[in-house]
Amino acid sequence: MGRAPCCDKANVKKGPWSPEEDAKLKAYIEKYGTGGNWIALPQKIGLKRCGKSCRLRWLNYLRPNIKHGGFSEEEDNIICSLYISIGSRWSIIAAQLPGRTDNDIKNYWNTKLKKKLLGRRKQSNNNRFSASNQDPNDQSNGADDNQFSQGLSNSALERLQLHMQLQSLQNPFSSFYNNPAIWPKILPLQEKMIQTIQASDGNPNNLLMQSQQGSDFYDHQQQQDYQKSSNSKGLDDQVDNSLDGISPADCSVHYGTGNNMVDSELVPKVADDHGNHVGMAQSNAGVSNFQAELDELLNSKTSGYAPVQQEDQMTEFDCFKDMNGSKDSLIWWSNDFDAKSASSNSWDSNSVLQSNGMFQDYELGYHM
DNA sequence: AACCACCGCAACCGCGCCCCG
DNA sequence: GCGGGGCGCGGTTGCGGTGGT
Repeated sequence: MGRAPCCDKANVKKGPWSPEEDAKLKAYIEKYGTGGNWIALPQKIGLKRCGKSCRLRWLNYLRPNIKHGGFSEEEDNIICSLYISIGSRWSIIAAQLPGRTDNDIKNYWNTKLKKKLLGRRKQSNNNRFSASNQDPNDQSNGADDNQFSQGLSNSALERLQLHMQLQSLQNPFSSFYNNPAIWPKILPLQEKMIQTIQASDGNPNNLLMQSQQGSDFYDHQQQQDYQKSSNSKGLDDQVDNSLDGISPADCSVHYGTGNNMVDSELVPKVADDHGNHVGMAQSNAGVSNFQAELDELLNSKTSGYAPVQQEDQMTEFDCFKDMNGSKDSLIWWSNDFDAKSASSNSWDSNSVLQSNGMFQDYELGYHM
């Protein structure tokens, strides 16, 4: 049984709003408010529009103090940081950027920021095989890669890429990129995660992140905004989930010991050529440079932002992007990851965005 | 000048959640 | 407790603008 339409589709106007419609809607809402019922609102005004359309028009365009375009570097940073941490929770991200709408941010991300951050490696993708010894016809590793990525949602994939890209700046000699053979070994962890998620009501909407008090990254008002938002959306509950099902044998979680730590991201810990564990985020010290590096990435302040070797590393990692299988079937890492362990690991699940160092310290080791 | 491809943005759509009767 | 209606969100689409050939 289908969902009942919210309005009479045949009798509503679609498409761009005319100035007259805008004026009507704006005048009415400014005078009377929305009345708490968007569906009924267009009829009151005499607009042949769907209530949802009115709401969208108001929120994204007519509402006072809306800013359009011209995102600042700081806003870029915030968007990027939050996206990596919480994924495409545009409304939450928008709550941190006064005057910005979720739609605006979403568009900005999809059209500019994402390309800015991820697009760089596209070109390197072309010479991926030529740069490696792997036979492009050899499906073995490719199959594994596919297997590995199949469950990654696009969002998670992008975040993973961003994350790894940034990690590579911190740890340019990390072996992860250079050792595709190890990637499939991450699968057991993925499986555990899936089991975890399935075991927890099947609700993927969990945040894997860490919060911290005393932010200078977000101003007080923003924190309040977010808290409002998160409270209403029950984010606390979302955070309050667990890594149940991932045994200590599978991973080790280390949280920050510094001043302002602890955003925990799920970063595969991999083995180097000698079988030693090499944490992708092995260097806590290096993490403090994260924000600056992010700045650099976003602002393209450096022409060749990554040395050749790093470029190669990213090239290797591009395999994730190539895999277009049923990524969406697996929920992993993105928001999606059940992060109940937050509470059991002294995470302050109050608010994600209070985090002072959203990325400042994180290591979820994976024991191969 | 005309055509084409690409890009960016506004708007739409469908789904899940929440509230209320 | 249940079902319906409304809201909010994220993903997608469509269109106008712009730059390149």
